[in-house]
Amino acid sequence: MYNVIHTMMEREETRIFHDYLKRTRLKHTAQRDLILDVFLDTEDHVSSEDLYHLVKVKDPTVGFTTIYRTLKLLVECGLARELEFHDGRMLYEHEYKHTHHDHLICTQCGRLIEFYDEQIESLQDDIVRRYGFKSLRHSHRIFGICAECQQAEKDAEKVGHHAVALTN
Amino acid sequence: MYNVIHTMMEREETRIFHDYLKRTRLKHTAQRDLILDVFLDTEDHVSSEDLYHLVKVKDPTVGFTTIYRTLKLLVECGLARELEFHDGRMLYEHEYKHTHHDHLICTQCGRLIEFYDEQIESLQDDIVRRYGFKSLRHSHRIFGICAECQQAEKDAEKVGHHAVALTN
DNA sequence: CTTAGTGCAAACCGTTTGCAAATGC
DNA sequence: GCATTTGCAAACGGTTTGCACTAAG
Repeated sequence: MYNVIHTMMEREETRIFHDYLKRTRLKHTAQRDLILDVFLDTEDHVSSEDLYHLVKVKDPTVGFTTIYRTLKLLVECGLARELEFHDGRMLYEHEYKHTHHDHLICTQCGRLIEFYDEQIESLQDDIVRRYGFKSLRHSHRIFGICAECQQAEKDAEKVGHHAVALTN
Repeated sequence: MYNVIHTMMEREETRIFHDYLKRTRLKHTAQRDLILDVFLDTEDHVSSEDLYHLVKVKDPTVGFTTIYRTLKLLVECGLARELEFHDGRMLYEHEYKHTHHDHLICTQCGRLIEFYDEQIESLQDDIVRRYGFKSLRHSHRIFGICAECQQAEKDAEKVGHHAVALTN
């Protein structure tokens, strides 16, 4: 019931999507609207599978395939950004009105930390210019261990030492 | 025949690999030696499949699996670096005595251009420090169209215009 | 009523794994 | 001889595709 109400108070993103569909002569369907809506309700990063499960809750008849195909449309119309995760999966994040950023990726817990550095961005522009390259997008990922996992590691070590002390 | 001679004049990398095998109590096999040797003879970037075919020429009995498993060992002992390509495949490049660098990737022809920027590297260090992150590796890729493909595009456009002019 | 979208199942593709036989040490 | 490695075939996992059916415009 409140699904209907929810879609009534049209978000700016919905309008962008509908315009895009019209412009490219694609059809406006209930599934596409639902998927966009569920995507907009997420925070941070979702995988296609995450989104599939979230959509399933609201309409269990929607298939995998439609999720993938719709996510692609969202990327094309600038509402979503694709991000290659650490294990090869794709993650999706909001793109509209979100400033560009890159990621620190914890290889232990999968946590994503966003960073942005003006200087790096402009140095990138220099590099691209130097090679006569036409830059379309970039992916700057730093892999490592986040502060929390480092702490957890240290804690585990302590416990380990205790255990050794006790068993000796 | 000259395979034997070739392996006789042992490269520094071969020694590193053998040391690594000994250290980790892994076995020294003809396949592993051959794969390393073929890998060292490549330039730039090879996919596992590229390497598989190159190895096949010298010994057609070697299987896929051994290539994959050996490449992993080469990464572990610091002789090879894994690079996520544009389409999800992995590429391998020489790591030993090769300075670190990142890549411009042409999404049209797949060309890889290496770049290195000291300032970006040190800005990265700053960022990592700011978040208490322990950096293990990074992947900085700029996707776009290389100078050659841009030129080719322009040339194609010209031809296109001619064609239109002629058919009109 | 024409064209595009949907859901399903099957295909895909690079990579990984289980296993029996072969090999290093 | 014991453990590791090999090559094969089959499994995997995320994504894509072919197709008959349904729905949008």
